[in-house]
Amino acid sequence: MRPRRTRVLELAILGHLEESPMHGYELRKRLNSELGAFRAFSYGSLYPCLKEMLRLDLVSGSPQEGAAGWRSRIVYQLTSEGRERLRALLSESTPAATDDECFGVHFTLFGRTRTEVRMRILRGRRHRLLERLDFLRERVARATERGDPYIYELHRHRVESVEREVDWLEDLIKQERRRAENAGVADANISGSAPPLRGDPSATDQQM
Amino acid sequence: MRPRRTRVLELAILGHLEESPMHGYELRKRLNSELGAFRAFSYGSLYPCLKEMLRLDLVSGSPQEGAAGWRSRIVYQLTSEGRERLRALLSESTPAATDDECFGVHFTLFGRTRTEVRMRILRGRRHRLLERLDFLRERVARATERGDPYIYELHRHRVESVEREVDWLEDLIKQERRRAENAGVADANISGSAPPLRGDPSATDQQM
DNA sequence: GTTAGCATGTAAGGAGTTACATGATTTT
DNA sequence: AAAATCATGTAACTCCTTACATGCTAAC
Repeated sequence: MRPRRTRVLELAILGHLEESPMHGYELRKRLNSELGAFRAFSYGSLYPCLKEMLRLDLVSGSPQEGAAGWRSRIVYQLTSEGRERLRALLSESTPAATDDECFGVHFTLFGRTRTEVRMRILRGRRHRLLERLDFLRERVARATERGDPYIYELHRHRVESVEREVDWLEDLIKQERRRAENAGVADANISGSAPPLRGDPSATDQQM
Repeated sequence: MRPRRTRVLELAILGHLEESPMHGYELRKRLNSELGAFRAFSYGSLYPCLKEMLRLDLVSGSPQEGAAGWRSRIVYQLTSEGRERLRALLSESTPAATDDECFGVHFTLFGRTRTEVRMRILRGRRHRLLERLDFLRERVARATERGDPYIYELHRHRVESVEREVDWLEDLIKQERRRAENAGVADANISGSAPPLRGDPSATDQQM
């Protein structure tokens, strides 16, 4: 049997199990409600992945016989190795974390991440989008030459859409920076309660 | 050997070969410059797909010995079956055509599509996005309850981004409608030159 | 003369989905 | 009593990518 384990899914599972132990079915519901719209994980990927993570001692699974004669639903829990792995994945500066998919999962876990990690990921994402913009702008230029109005229109819309995501990221980066300044260096704990976002809509036009 | 053929890639290939015969390498460059940023097809998927399409007589491939001692590059060309297949794929009302990926490919071919087909695809895409909006808005609501500001922020941004795509689509639909009215029923030919888009930026706020 | 680009392909692998099998439990 | 939902799992399949093998030609 081929080892079924992937970066995204593994990260998502570790992140959610850190919050509280859960069985697979529950886990899937949570994942799909938070990740939303893109990538709805199916049992066919979730269960094999959990199994593999069991094998690697990243999680421990205890069959719960509690509720009268269930098909012993298995409640998964992070092991200390799992916790370590989660930390490692979150702090990793792999460019993969700025993928469309992976970025979303990372973002979902921002509530339990240190400011500097959030910062790195936000910047990394912005960088990737700026690269994509370069690419797309060239496409727009080429479409203008070719004279196909639909292809032009498509790329123009994509450029706009990526530009907006960049703006969004820059706002977030600004907020992170302000927060880091206000808090000093002391509060770099991973489990600190997530501070409010979008708190001050007036002061958004100062420079980065 | 497993048959290597997919909807998206097949459609893209047929669409581009209709414009003019090409060899694989060239084809790939074109695909990647027009589809852009998302989905950059690799040779590993392109060549096997072409091979399969050869087997099905959707395309015919003639090795070109012309340019002094080339590794006989194969120029692919649509057969009549291929042309038929392209028509069928373009007119198909499968909901798959409104996928993120597939929609892009269809849009790329709008220059060679009839108005009614464009209309159907645009509407279908809009419908799919509205469904996604419902889903995402529920997520935003739930994130508000839960009180995780990052998850809230993520979904809020996604909602905004989908809303904007809907706006874009509605603009396009309006334009298509105007064009259809101006042209009457007579010009429903597939190879008509693509008319200009975004012609009248003033009249955008009339109702659908 | 070596790098870069043109050109065609194959094998293996990665990351997931769909469809199925199975059964218990709660709701209607 | 039927239907929905909870719950776990497997096998097969999809669709694409990476890495490799091969060799030619043009540019620097």
